[in-house]
Amino acid sequence: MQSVSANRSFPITLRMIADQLELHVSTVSRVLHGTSGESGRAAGPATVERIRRLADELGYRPNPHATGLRTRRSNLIGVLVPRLSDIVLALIYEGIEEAAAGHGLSTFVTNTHDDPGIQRSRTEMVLARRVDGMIFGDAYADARFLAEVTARGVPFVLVSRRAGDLPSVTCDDHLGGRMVGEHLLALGHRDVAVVAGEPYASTGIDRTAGFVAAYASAGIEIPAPRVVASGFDAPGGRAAAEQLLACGPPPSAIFAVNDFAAIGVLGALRDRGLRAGTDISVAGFNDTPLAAELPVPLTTVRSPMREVGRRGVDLLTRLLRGEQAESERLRPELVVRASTAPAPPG
Amino acid sequence: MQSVSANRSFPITLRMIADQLELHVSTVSRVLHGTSGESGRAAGPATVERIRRLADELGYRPNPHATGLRTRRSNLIGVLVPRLSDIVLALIYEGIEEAAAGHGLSTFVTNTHDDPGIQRSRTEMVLARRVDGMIFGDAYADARFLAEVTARGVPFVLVSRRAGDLPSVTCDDHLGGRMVGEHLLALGHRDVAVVAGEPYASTGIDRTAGFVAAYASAGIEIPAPRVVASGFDAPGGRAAAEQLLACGPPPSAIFAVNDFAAIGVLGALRDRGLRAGTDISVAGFNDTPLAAELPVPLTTVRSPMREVGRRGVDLLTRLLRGEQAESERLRPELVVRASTAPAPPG
DNA sequence: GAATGTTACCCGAACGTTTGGGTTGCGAAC
DNA sequence: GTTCGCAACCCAAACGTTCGGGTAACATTC
Repeated sequence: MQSVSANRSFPITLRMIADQLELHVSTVSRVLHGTSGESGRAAGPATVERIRRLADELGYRPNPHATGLRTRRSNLIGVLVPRLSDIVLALIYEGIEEAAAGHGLSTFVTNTHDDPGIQRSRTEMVLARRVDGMIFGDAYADARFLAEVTARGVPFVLVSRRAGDLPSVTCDDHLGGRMVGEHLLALGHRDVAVVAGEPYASTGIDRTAGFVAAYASAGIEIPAPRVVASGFDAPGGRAAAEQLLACGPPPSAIFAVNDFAAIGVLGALRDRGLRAGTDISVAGFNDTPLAAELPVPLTTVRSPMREVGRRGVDLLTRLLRGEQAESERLRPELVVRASTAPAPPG
Repeated sequence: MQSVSANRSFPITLRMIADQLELHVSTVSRVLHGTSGESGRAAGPATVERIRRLADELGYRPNPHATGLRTRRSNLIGVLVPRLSDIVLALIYEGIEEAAAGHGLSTFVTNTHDDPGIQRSRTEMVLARRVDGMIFGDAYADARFLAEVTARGVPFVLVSRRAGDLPSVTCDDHLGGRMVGEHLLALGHRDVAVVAGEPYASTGIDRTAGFVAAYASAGIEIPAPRVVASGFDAPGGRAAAEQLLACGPPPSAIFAVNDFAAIGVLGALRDRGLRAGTDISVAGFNDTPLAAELPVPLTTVRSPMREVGRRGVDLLTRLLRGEQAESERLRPELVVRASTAPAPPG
């Protein structure tokens, strides 16, 4: 293994190695990059050893442009996310990067800010780089754009959000929502509300649906005005909570489909002098690192974010090998903290 | 402009265009990629138009492998950060991406978790991809590793953290620290403490130094035990605060060199029944989106994170053009909120 | 009307790999 | 003493661009 400190800047090529050993570049190529069977047939054991040693000594690194040109594969995958400054996506990306490195792939990530125009243009740009496949973390539930990408024959998978029956790896959001519903039901909350997130993201949709389904199984229908769309960030959650608290009697519990929105809800409650947990229960989703650190630690659903990223890559590599790819829903886990408490009597 | 929906998957080459128009590929190349002067000399106006139209119609995209092989430039830059799940770095990266796109560059980002081993191996990997230059967001203050990279002749700049006199774009951390110091001095705090961050990061070092300098100018020396190293995350800040509060009379104010550590400090205070702002003042650094949303909104220093990223790219492009590159320190801004209040009398 | 310029192109060799197909030389089998 | 098989290599054509150098045809200058 050659260290970074190799003090020349021009790159070593196969030809240099071949010339120095008086061999043909093809022989060197086969030894260095061929399958073990191939390298055995390409040269005698002594030669193999000489080649390996010199390559190592010189710090040979194959030129990816040449390889890519010849093989039409780049070992690159493109990743689109709404924004890396959302820790959920950042953690998923960590998983992606980790798994990709394990497969010898490099990743290429860009923020699309959930803007369809940017989504398009960045996809175009990523594809122009001749990536082998893509991972979308910013899928719109209506899979219109993604259908176009499919038509184009680009292998891809979705992470975090799902859409239609495109291959995806997500948290089982419906289950997660149900878990929160059942938890709040068990605490005696009958009048509850949902801060539901963006209407185009399956995460919010599914979590809300699961929550509503839990209440439905208990014979309680959550009235439509109790479910309000919101941004996925703190200001979004705050605005939604303010809307919920603006008129009529407040719900006894609020489920925000993500931790940041939940923090916004917490802020709105504080502004009205309401104590989270004590006066109104609040639950979030994702178990962001901050959830436990909040002044009133947040009840939330732990979703396996890094794992989603890792499995997304695994799924994509299967797709790239031409294998059949099944979507996965990973199991979340309810984490009960102080922000949810038994409903006040009556 | 060709849309994503072009329903063929094989890529268009210069040769296809050339054959179809009965021209030579070099002519097409010059028209499509040459400078405007060059394309004028390469073909007549009518031909130029024909080429442009067909390229557009077919959705021609130059093969970056071929271009890279020929020109030895990839229009790629590698970015190393400690972790994108740290919103500070994520925002800097947003700036990097934005500016890079503006320069026609693509970026390649990886997490190194502040681990020198990973730093090395990822640098190796990024360099193997033949990037044109690198941006390090994870510089160690002792620039040992970076000196090796310099020796290797790779153009690079630092962002967020500086080291030695390597070209860098940072927030003026020393000034930011001084601002906090002056603010707390003005509020009458004489016995203060610093949660100083990791000892290898210039951010923590400079912010601490600026703060200490402010007190020194007022004739107050901050005793060594009042300055404790810490992780840059909430648990790190919490641990440091617990250490500070463990023995002897507590300080009347604590400056944490970053918002996450400050949140940890807040948690530690709460656990001891102390109210931030009222009992002990707390200040952070960076003005993370959450700072304003906290139950006790956090006094902090706003640092221009996206701008740091953008300018980092600008600096790198200057370096790539062979121009002289001057480091930049961007001016931060103090944001006073409820977590700092006048010192109790006595 | 020969020299010179200009316009509008074409030619071909690189760049560093990969890979399907050789070609030796030699020991073994017939 | 051919023939065969095999080990250990070599050969050369691609992959899609770029770019330093042509060149033919025509116009301009003296």
